[in-house]
Parts: sequence; structure tokens; C-alpha cells
Amino acid sequence: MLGHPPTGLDLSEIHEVAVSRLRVLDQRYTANRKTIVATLAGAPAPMTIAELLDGENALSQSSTYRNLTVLEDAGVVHRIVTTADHARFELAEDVTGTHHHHLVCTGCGIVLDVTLPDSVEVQLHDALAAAAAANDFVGAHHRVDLVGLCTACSE
Amino acid sequence: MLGHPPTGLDLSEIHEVAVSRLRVLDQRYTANRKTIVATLAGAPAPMTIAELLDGENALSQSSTYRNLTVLEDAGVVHRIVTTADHARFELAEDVTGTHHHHLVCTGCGIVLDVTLPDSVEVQLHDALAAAAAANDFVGAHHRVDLVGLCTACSE
DNA sequence: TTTACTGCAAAGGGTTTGCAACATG
DNA sequence: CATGTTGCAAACCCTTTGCAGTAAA
Repeated sequence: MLGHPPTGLDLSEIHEVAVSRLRVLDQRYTANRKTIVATLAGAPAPMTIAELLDGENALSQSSTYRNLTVLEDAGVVHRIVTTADHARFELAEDVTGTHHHHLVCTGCGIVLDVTLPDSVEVQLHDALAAAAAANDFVGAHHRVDLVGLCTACSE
Repeated sequence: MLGHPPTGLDLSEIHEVAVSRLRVLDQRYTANRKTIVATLAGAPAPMTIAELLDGENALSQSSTYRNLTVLEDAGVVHRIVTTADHARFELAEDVTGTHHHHLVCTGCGIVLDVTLPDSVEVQLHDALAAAAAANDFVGAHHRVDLVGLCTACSE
């Protein structure tokens, strides 16, 4: 089972998507990249580089960065920049087949995934589409974060 | 006239707020800090450090960073971290008396302010409050970004 | 005259890159 | 064997900090 809420695709399907998207860029779906994708798919929340490097299958730091960049360019993973410190990574929404938002803890920096009611998503989407059009922005998608303190940090 | 949409307070009122908030932290509202606040108040969009340093009244880089940190701690300015590169700064919402969101260009990194209809804000607020409560997050506020390409970068 | 602020220069720390060796198709 | 990938180490760049001098209350 995947860690991200409402799960759309299973792991083998995700790997297939990754393969085809990397192929477009003439890049290979190596064992290391597959491991990164599987790790992200199984994670309960977006992960930092440090967390990825702490795992069992620790590949080098530079390769981790490079692979994540490649996977990001291919649209397989998504980079989350919340605070000034470490970036976090998760599978792209159209890879997992889900749409969600983030709860960001200003204390420890952890990021949790949450979903919102469809009715809210629709209203929000329409309002933001209008705002984007009014400012001549194209290809816009929305990003909603809730910023606060998690249970551990609020004590 | 101020650069940020729906203008709540004028510049002299903003300075007063800044003075009182800094006083709480036993810090002074120096000419340099006043200049930074005035610059941000007059800017059409959140500014980077580089942009602040390019201005006429260029104070040193370290002082700019330090003053922005102080002003942020005092709740006068707000740091926006959208991409991995430069941070951007704007006056805090409760200083300008406005509530708005951001249009972020993935091409050049520029950030524009936009407002949403109250009805959407209310629905969104309620939905996010529920999500925060469900995950034991406290003191949460929402942050909505539209990510896309601006006119110049989409050509 | 005590405390905060400034500026210069150096250090910090996450991220990126040069390069030679390796692996894959 | 041609091209993409890896890992080490060094470089990068934004940001922070040490320190000595200056200004404000």
C-alpha cells in the first residue's frame, strides 16, 4: 500500500509511468531511480534528501540530487519548497493519480498530505483560473498549504 | 499609493505599526528599516534581496538580511519562499490590512499578488480548518499559490 | 554609557558540477 | 562501443555570523 492518501495507481503502474516519461527524455529507469520512486511511493509524507540518504539503499548524495532532478524534469516527482532549509520530494500528482495539499509545520518542517472536499476544490479552481487569466498567467495550477505547528512542536 | 492590492493602511500608518511592533522586541525603527518598509510598501510585487540591494538607498547586504530578519520576527514583513533560489519579501498581511495570495511564475520567479472572492476564502478557510484539526495542527493559516508562466515567460 | 545597529569579510550549509570510472543498450 | 549514470571532491551561491566601529536612547 502506498503512503499517500487516496491512492490512485499501484507501485508497478507508477514504475511504468516513470519508464515512459524518462524515455521521452532519453533517460534510463535505473535501479537507483526505481528505488527512489518506490521509496517516495511508500513514504507517509514528502521526504527530504537527508531522509532519502539515510535509507538502506543509500546512493551518493550527488546521484540522489541528480536523479531527483531528472525525475522532476520528467514529471515523475515533485519538489516542494516550503521553508528556506531542505527541499522535500514526493511523487507528482498525475503519477499517483491523486490531488492533495500540504500541512506544513513551521517547527520541524514536516509536511503532511491532506485532501479537501471536491466542492471546495472546484470553487477554488474556478476562482484561481479567473485570477490567472486576469494576469495573463498560463499553465497555472494551484498549490494550497496550511502552515502551523504539528502536535509534537506545539507542546 | 501602495503597490499591494486592496490597500488597507497608508504609509504613515504602516510606519506606526512597525514602530510599535519593533518596540516590543526592544528594537529600533532606524532609517534603514524605515526605508526597507517604505520600499516594500511601494513595490508592485514581493521583492528579492537583490532587488532591495539594487535600489538607491543601498545598505550593505548583511544589514539588509539582518533588518529583514528583525522585521520578520516583529511581524512587519513576511518572507516568501517559492522556489529554491532567492527568497522574496513583502509587508505582512496584518500590517497592510489585506489578505491576498500569490501568482508565481516558474520561468522568472516573479510573484504577483492576487485576491480571491470572499465566498471562496470562507469555504477554503473552513475546509482547511477542518483538515488542520483532524491532524492536530494548531495556529494554522493558509497559503494559496498559483504556479504557472507569466506573460513574458510564456512567449 | 549602555545597548543596538552597521559594514566588512569570512564562514556556513544545502545544492550543483567537473571529471574519471562504470554500466547499460 | 556509444551514451547515459555514478561517486568523489570541489565549486557555487544564498544566507548567516564574528567582530570592531558607530549611532541612538
